[in-house]
Amino acid sequence: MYEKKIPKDFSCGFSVLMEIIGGKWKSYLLYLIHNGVHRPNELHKQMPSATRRVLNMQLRELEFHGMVKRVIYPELPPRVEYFLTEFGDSLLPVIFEMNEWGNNHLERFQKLITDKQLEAVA
Amino acid sequence: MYEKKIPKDFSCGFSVLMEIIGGKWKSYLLYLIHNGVHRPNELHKQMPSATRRVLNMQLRELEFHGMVKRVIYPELPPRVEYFLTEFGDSLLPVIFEMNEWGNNHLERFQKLITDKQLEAVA
DNA sequence: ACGGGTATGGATAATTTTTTCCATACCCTC
DNA sequence: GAGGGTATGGAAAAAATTATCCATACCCGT
Repeated sequence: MYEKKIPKDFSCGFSVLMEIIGGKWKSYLLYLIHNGVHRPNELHKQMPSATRRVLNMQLRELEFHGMVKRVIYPELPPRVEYFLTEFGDSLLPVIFEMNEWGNNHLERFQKLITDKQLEAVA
Repeated sequence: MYEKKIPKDFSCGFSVLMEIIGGKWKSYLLYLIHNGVHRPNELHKQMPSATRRVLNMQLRELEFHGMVKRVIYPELPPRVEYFLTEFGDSLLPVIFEMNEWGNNHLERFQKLITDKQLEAVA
C-alpha cells in the first residue's frame, strides 16, 4: 500500500468530495453501477480503456469511502457485485450536475483544445 | 511546457469539468476571486501552503479555459488583477453544490480517515 | 491437460502533477 | 546600494496517480 507523504487537508467539503470522486474512473464507475452494471467484468467491458487493476483499486477506495457495497456470492465460479450505498446514492445528483455543466460547454471547450493544437502545429 | 503523452478524452461533460477545476488549488482560486481577492499576492496570502509558482500556473490554465480574465494595469510597481468571466461565474453554483455535499458528510469522512490511521498504528 | 471463464493483487514502469529552488526585472524607501 | 515591494517563469526534484506485466486460485467444457 502506498503511503502518502504530504498530508491532505479535509477541512472543506470540496476537498472531501474530490478525494472521493477524484480518481480517473470513479465517477464513471458510480454511474455504471447506478445503471445496473454490477459485476467487475461487466464494468470492465463498459470501459475497456481502463485496466482491471485500476478498476479494482478504485472500487476498493469507493468501498472504503462508503460509496459502494461489495457483495460476494459464495459460488463457483466466484461472483462479486457492487451496489451503491445510500451514501453513494446521495452523490449522484452532484455528479449529474457536474456532468450537465460540462455538457453545456462541451463544444466551446473542445474548440478551445482543437485551436490550441492547431496553433502548436503552425 | 509539458506535453501530455496520453490523450485525454473530453467526450463527456464530467471530464471537461474535471479538466477545468481538477487542479489542486483551482476551485479555491475561483472562490477567492469571486469573494473579491483579485491580486496574485493577495491570493497567495489567503493560501500560504500553495506556492506562487503553482498559483500562477493554475491561474494561467483557468485563464486559458476562459474562467478568469487577467487584467494588467500599466503601473509601477506592476499590478495584475484576476476577475471571473461570465463563464467562470456559471461554474460557481456547481462548485458550491460540490462543497455543500462534502460539508454534509464532513464529520463522517474525517472519522473514517482518523479510524484508518489508528488502525495503521495499532 | 488445455483453453476459457470468474476475481484479484504484487512489483515495477510510465505518466502526470505538484513542490522546491533559484532566477529575472522594475520601482520605492531608507 | 541594501532591503523591500510588485509579478513571473525555467529547471529539476519529489510526490501521486495510473499503466503494464505477470501471477495466483478455482471451476467448467472439450
